[in-house]
Amino acid sequence: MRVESVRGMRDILPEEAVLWQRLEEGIRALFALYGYKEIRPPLVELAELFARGVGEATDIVHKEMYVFPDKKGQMLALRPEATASVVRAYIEHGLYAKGDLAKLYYIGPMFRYEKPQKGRQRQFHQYGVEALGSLDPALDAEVIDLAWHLMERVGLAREGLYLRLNSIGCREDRPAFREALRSYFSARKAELCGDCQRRLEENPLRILDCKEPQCQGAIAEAPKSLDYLCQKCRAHFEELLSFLQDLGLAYELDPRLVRGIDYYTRTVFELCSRELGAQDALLGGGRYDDLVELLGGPPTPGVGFAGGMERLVLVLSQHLTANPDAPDLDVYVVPIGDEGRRKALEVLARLRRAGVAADLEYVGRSLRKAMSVAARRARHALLLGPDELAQGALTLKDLASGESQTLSLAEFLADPRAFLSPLPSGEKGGGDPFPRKTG
RNA sequence: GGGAGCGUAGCUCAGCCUGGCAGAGCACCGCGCUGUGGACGCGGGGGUCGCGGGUUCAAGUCCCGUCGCUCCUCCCA
Repeated sequence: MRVESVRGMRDILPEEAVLWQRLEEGIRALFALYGYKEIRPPLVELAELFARGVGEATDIVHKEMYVFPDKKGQMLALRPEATASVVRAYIEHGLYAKGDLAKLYYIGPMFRYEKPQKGRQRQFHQYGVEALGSLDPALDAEVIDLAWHLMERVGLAREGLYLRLNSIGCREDRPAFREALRSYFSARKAELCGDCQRRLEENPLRILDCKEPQCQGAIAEAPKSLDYLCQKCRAHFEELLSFLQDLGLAYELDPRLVRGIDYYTRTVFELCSRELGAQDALLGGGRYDDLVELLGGPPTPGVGFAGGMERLVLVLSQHLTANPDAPDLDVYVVPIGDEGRRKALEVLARLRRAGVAADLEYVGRSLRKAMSVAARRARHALLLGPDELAQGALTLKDLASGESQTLSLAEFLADPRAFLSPLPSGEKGGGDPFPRKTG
């Protein structure tokens, strides 16, 4: 029986991988522009890290996490998200001891056992930033600005995006708000769906983003977290709003936005696309001022976001008019006969060491066919046959102009680039959202 | 977790309703054109019809199950 890929795990084939490479390059460049440095935590952690950090009662941990024992019986987990890992590393390596703000970013695979659908795989990829060590609302604003900036760089128009924003307060405010929700929803318990009746005990905040139609009436009139903020949290949030105004970033206050991870405090936000269907959130994040302490570090505030690569690729590919057939080689070597075939590999090796992208007709097609492949893949065809080799020469054909010339093999190999026509500008994958540096 | 649709050549799909030789276009290979590319013409190779079972003289087609994909719901990135 044929072995196939596991459900929810998919291959990114070369054609699509080009898009991923460009996205990753662009994301790294932009994060660097804001002073973030890459961190690469492992994909496997103790399961306990996520149970404590993300929250035992969250769907992510108790329903969707890949958990397994290693040979010593330790419970391990494939990371379902990266913030907990980044914070663990921050504590473990004493990054706080440097007495500075730590600005870290990551890009990599995450794992959640969910029902796969478009834009949602079981192995998926997230990029994200974490800024640890400051309570300044300007930092919240910077993180949100970075999120917007990234989407614009990727080529998404501002009009197609919207920012949902809320503040859910600090741990001092939370008990009062939670109590208010509990007593409010208890009175209307009969209206709630089964899940929400359970959430009433476990975590009444989660009722707020329930999508069940029957719950909507009760949710609409529910207490709002903004009304339960302490003085400091209110001031923090108001300052954030004014910073966003200064930056010209529009937001929609959404009292129902609470997000599905327990570590959030104060600011929570999502940046969404109007071009996506059910999975419209491109990235989400917020503040987590208690997480470092919760995981055994010194009290340290933090703020960050995470975004899904798959969804970005999805939106981005709708905006691209890529030409996958554009030649990617400088030279395609076409040997003729046995002599040519024997000389070809050596010529290839010399070309590549001179920085010329080159490949060889390995399949043994007819000359006519090989020339046709050459025209598709390269800008030059290099013919090596008995006629050429007899006089220590080669035939170089410019496939755009159709002109060919006979050159001395030794002269050509001494500086092959001098004989090759330069790359035409704007050659590949039109509409590149992340223009490469030239030179 | 719940609901719906779809799995046929490398790719896009027709054929299924109404059971009777497994097809088209693109791609690939050869020839026309013996050492020179995109066009054109002619020819060719390719398929456990997702998988398993059932009904039938006969199943790609009908029935049941199963796996996968897509969409909605849910969850979220």
